[in-house]
Amino acid sequence: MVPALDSSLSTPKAMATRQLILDQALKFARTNGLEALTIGGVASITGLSKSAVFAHVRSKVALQIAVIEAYDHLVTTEVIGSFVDDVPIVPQILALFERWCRWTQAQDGGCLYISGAAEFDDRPGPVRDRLLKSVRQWQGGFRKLLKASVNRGELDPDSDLERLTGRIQGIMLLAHYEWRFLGKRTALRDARMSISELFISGESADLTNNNR
Amino acid sequence: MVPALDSSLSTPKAMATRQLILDQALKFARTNGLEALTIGGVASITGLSKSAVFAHVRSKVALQIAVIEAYDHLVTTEVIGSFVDDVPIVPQILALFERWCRWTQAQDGGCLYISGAAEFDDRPGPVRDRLLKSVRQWQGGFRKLLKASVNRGELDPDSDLERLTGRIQGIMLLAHYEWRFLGKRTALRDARMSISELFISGESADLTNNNR
DNA sequence: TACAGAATTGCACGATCGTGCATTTTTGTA
DNA sequence: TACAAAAATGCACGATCGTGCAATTCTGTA
Repeated sequence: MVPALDSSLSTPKAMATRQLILDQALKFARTNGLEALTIGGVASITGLSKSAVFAHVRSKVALQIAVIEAYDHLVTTEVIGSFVDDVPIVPQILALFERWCRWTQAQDGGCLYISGAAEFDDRPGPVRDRLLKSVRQWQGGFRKLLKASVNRGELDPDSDLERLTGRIQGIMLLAHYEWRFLGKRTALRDARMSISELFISGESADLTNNNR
Repeated sequence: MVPALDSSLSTPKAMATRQLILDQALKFARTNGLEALTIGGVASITGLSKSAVFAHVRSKVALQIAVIEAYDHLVTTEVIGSFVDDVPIVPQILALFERWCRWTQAQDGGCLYISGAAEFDDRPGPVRDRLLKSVRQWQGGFRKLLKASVNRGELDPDSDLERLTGRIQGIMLLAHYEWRFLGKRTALRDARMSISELFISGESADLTNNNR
């Protein structure tokens, strides 16, 4: 039997160190940006040597990509969570958004999908590609959820899901911008209100295919 | 008479060189970010020596701030333009947004107010301060415009201008994100539609203080 | 044309970047 | 307890960063 190509997940110790590195690197990237992420910097916050960090991540680009993947995992477990079938979907979407708000407010840095986009929108390469994939996945999940709630009759079947997804994204972008950069304290509260209005008040009824 | 404290605007030649530097630096920052801006980098794209660039800008932070100010000026002349008193304001706002869309689409880089926010939201210092000031100015101008159009009876006097401003910002953030990062070709078109619906269709009537 | 002052350059500095490699320390097992 | 494998380190490299300073080139005027 040939040895695994990826020798990095060989022993438990190596996995633990790698996890430590990725945890700290993600934390750093969430507050300082993916571009500011540095092998030497990660070394100093983890207490390891630069060489040790490098040995575990193999290159800077690989580190950035691994951090994005770690962030994906975090988003999945902390924000997306699990959806149960026998409960209406719209309240679950609202709960998901509520988790996003709480998570965003919990001051451990911003959203890599947003800050990363600004950093890499003009910087082609594997990091941008990976980031794009993650964002597309996140958006796709949202669209699927909305579609399911239409199929169950919770949402107007004429709803323009593309536009509705955009509205939600816009609300999140605005909240992130106002909260993290402008320091507006009501930003998350405002976002919550916008989202719930989107689903509860009649406004979402306006987002149909008919009146285009 | 004492000599000007800012000796950099002494001679026409110096001013021309400084302008060249700022032009190129702004162009660079708009595509690569304010953080990636480098004195050596500006030197190589302008053809000057590193020392010459440094002599003109005096420090990296001063260069970043000067670039933000150059961007402010560009936004003022290219996007905001001038408002005439005897024409309804709402169409002028729509025209402003149209200019913003065209300008954003014209591929010479992104919006510093957006990308800079992502870069500096966790990075205190004079650059962040300057960026904040510029963004607040930009937003304040928008709010003033909306208030004026309420005063003239063009908009429902019960409109929640704070929320309306937020809606506009959200549409711009979404358009910027989708256009620059996701490469969605319909992003600007969608934004135009959202904005015009905001003012023309009945949706803006929902954004009043009453139904909160 | 000579000369003063401004504009520009060359060079050097300490730091830090990503990366490679030889060496040492730690660890699991026979 | 000895030893092989794995993990971590130290050191070096070329580049580039921001910044200072002395030297040079340019430019306008007397």
